[in-house]
Amino acid sequence: MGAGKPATIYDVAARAGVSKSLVSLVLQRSPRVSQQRRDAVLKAIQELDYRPSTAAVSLAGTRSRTIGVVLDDFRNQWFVDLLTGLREALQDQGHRLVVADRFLNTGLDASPVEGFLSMRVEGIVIAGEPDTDLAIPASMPVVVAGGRAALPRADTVANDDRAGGRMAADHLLTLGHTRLGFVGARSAASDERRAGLEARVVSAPSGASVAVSVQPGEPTEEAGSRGLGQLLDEHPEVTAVFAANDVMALGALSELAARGLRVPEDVSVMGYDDTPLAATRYVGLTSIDDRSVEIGRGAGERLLARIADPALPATEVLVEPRLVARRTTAAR
Amino acid sequence: MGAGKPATIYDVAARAGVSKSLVSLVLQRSPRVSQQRRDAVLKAIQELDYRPSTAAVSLAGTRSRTIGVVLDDFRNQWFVDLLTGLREALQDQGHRLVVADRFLNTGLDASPVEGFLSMRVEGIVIAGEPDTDLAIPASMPVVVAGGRAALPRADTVANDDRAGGRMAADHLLTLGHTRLGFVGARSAASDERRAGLEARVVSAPSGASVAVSVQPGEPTEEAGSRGLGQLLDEHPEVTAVFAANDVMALGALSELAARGLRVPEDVSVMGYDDTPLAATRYVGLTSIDDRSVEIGRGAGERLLARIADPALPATEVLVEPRLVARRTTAAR
DNA sequence: TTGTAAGCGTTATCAA
DNA sequence: TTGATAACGCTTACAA
Repeated sequence: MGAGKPATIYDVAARAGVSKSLVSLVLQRSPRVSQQRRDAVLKAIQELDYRPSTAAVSLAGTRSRTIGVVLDDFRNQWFVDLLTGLREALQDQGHRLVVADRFLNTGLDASPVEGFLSMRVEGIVIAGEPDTDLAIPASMPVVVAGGRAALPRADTVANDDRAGGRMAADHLLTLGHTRLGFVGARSAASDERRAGLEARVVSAPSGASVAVSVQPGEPTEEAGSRGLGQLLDEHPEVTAVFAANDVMALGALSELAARGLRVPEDVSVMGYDDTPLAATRYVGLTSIDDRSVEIGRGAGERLLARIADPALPATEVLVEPRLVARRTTAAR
Repeated sequence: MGAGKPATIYDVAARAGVSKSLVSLVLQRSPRVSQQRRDAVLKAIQELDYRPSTAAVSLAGTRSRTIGVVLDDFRNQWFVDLLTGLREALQDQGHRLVVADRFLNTGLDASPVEGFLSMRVEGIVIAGEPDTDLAIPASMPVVVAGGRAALPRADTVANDDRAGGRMAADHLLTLGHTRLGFVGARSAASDERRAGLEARVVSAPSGASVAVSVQPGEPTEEAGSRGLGQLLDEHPEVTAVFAANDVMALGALSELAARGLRVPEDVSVMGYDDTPLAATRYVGLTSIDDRSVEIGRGAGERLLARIADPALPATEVLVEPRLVARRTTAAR
């Protein structure tokens, strides 16, 4: 099955007894080819195990049919669902997806974006918060998926964090909790989620309240532990905690365990993002699903539209999240 | 910063007042270019924001300087460390890495390998267990990283699962446990890990023993729970359990919690792979680190060697794992 | 419906 | 040290 040098379109043409153009037409599924020639070409392709060179195709053609996806870090699992959505929207339209995280080809390219520009991608998807110094030419179609810092001329498709915060509030209030706590970090997403929570609690008829602990630095498990510690030290009356994300929620859970408090009997805990972690039976964390698949699909569609018409105004789409109740939250 | 059409080598040549060949030489860091011309070219490149087209480069050049990495699934986080190792070995040698999971461009390419062949990659890294039906030409340099099913002419760099099993045994025996349990699945890795465990226990002076539960199907959290259940039902004397991987260990943990057994006071538990999950404070799972970074580096080096000399015989390298003790194991 | 020929943006081979 | 010029493998008018 393996030859030395890969077959070229010339080899196929020669073997099928036609011109290279005819082979090219068959490759592009042109209807204006006689069945007879088509079959001959297909047969030759099979026999030679021919595969068009993407380099030659994108060099000769007018479009590269390639989309670059920039991830901040392969460690942040949420991109997996995002990719699923992007695939649905882009791949099925004949676009090839190329993914790179911030470090993938550093040393060769100054940044993943540089690499994509060299590849002459037709559009770029930034997954998550865009780096501030991404030098993307104004003419390149870009959509930010899941991030909030709007790039100059980019579309944005993101989770509605504020709505998610409201959902968290509704869930906990419905369970009968009136002394709520919020553990977050210094980030736009965390702020929005807290704002949604507070807005809902304030307008609740029951006179409920929220105690807040915002930690400096990254929203890590450790920050979650610290945050929960501070919260309970200052507000021991709190019976339900909403963490800005699942990782911080995990930190909260471990701190509660360290303090001998049971979940959910003594304190209810919920997170945000609905990571695989939350979904495990062992953790079973109530969380807010940010609907990454939807975000990916939306981002892909938006990108396609912008590629078709680069003059389109930049839009911002918010995707409604969804609550997933598990065993870390219970009625008071 | 963004123009309409990207600048070409012609534009650069014209602006610098030299020939395209000269520009090409500068691009390739050729020493045989006068400082004066070089500066002029570099200046023009800057001013035009020029970036060589990878398509044109790989079409005209003799090598694509691109390596394809096939992942089974972006969900399996272990590839992250593997990539780090691959980067160290390949990227720094001027090779570009392209990653694809099994589904990334299905519909366009029949498989990720097909896509890589179209890109004319110089080598392929298969991360994990290779699909049986990967049609890779014999002439393509391939190395399997982290998998065991040796492809015909491929090098293999993998974790020494049997050694890992022995380490698990040593750890638990040292802690004073004599009634051990193993919870695994039907896979080569699981078998090796069990074999290592048993070999060590059998040769222990203390007359220790291992009860085994091998679950059918995938090695999931649920299988871990089931396995642990069976194990304890049949062998209530077991005080320490070694699971074939962290996910199954998580299942074991949740089943233990469901049965009201404390970890590690009543039962010690350990897993394998040292996933991020295990490393969280909340889970704190003792595990065996399979040293994915090392595997990646080894695979990259091996691939480079094979690219340089395709006639090299296929080798198999085993990387020594490392035990990471956390809070789920304790002295009896 | 098919073939001819001119690019696409580079590298590589010669000469100069 | 530099510059023509021919590939590289394909697409795409334009002709036939």
